[in-house]
Amino acid sequence: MHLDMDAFFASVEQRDKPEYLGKPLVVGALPGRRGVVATCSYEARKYGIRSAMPISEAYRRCPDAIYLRPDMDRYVAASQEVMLALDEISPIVEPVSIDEAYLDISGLERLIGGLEEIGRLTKQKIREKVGIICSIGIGPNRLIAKLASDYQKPDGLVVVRPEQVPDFLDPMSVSSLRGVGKKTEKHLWQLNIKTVAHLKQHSLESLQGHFGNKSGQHLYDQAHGIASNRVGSKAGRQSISKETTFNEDETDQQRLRERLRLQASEVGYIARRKGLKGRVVSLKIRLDGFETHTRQSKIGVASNADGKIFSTAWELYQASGFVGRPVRLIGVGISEWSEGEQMGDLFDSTDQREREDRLYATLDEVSEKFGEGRLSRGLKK
DNA sequence: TCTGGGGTCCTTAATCTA
DNA sequence: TCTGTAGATTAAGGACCC
Repeated sequence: MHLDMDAFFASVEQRDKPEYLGKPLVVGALPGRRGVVATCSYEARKYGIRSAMPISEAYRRCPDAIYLRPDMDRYVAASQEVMLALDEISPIVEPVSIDEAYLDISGLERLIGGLEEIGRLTKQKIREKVGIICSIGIGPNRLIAKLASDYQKPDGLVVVRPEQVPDFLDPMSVSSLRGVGKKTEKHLWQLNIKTVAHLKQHSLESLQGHFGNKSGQHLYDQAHGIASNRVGSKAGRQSISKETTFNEDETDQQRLRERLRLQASEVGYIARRKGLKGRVVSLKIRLDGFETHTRQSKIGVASNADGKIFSTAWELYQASGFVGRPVRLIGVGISEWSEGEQMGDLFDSTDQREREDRLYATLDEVSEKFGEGRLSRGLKK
């Protein structure tokens, strides 16, 4: 079973502020600044507003909508409530993102009833315990369940039995498949492949020739309804990063340096809290015209120290060949954990981390009151 | 016309190494 | 010692997802 919350961030906002109910609501950047729509209520979708749309265009389409910045703390709390409710349905729950999860419900039919009944019960539980609606898909594997949950949104419940898979899949547009975005869709259309039925007519070798070994195999498998049916916990995260888009392109070296230093300390802080040390530091830079580059460097000893992350990132920038050009976005990340650190999430706060948490809470307050510039000056002292 | 932030995974090319 | 090559590692970019 795949479960997907409908317009999740917007639903949480509408649940918590009943005056927002029934109104177009957009969560994301605020109009007048650079940014995009994270998600929006179904009322806002009537105006053609969609996720990932520039906020300027959303505003043009509906200036009267309610525009809100995301409040991730509240969404994370709601997400945890959802996952707890799911634990009562099946012992095997795999959260895949803040608003999505897979459940292994094999064998539950005898306990609860038919597949539709399991779906109905799950939706009811989430509506009662969390107060928001979701869409559910049930199928013989992850691919079919995921496509089924998407099939009838919002508040949908779609069950696809094994013998129904070809009829369900064949008429679907290729763009509904996993891993098919704008570029791949265009490439497929040029080959006259618009639906899964078309895709099925092509051999594995031909698809691999056009799209590479992995993607070709993936396309071929999906066209034939082949996918994993395993539900379980996923590997931990592979990288930690922070990036910022400036509201106006930045040319001041001092301000770039300060921003990078702040980001490095945020990355370092998260890494220390998770008990992770990375061997690779990456710099991301986006220049005027949306020209994006990355630079990375392997450091001698794995680290999560703010200073090491910052100095490596700054060296990468200095050596990048982009110094002097206006910067739209800058960011820094670490990856490639040192051996035995992947399980870092298991360690909880030691005394030292608690002290760091309190220190950071204080620093957050200071920066809230006095602004980041004065915070960085204070840190230097 | 305008394009956030946080991620994952794949491909390709250059370089190193056995 | 020289040469060619296969395979591993590193770096950069790109497509995609939520």
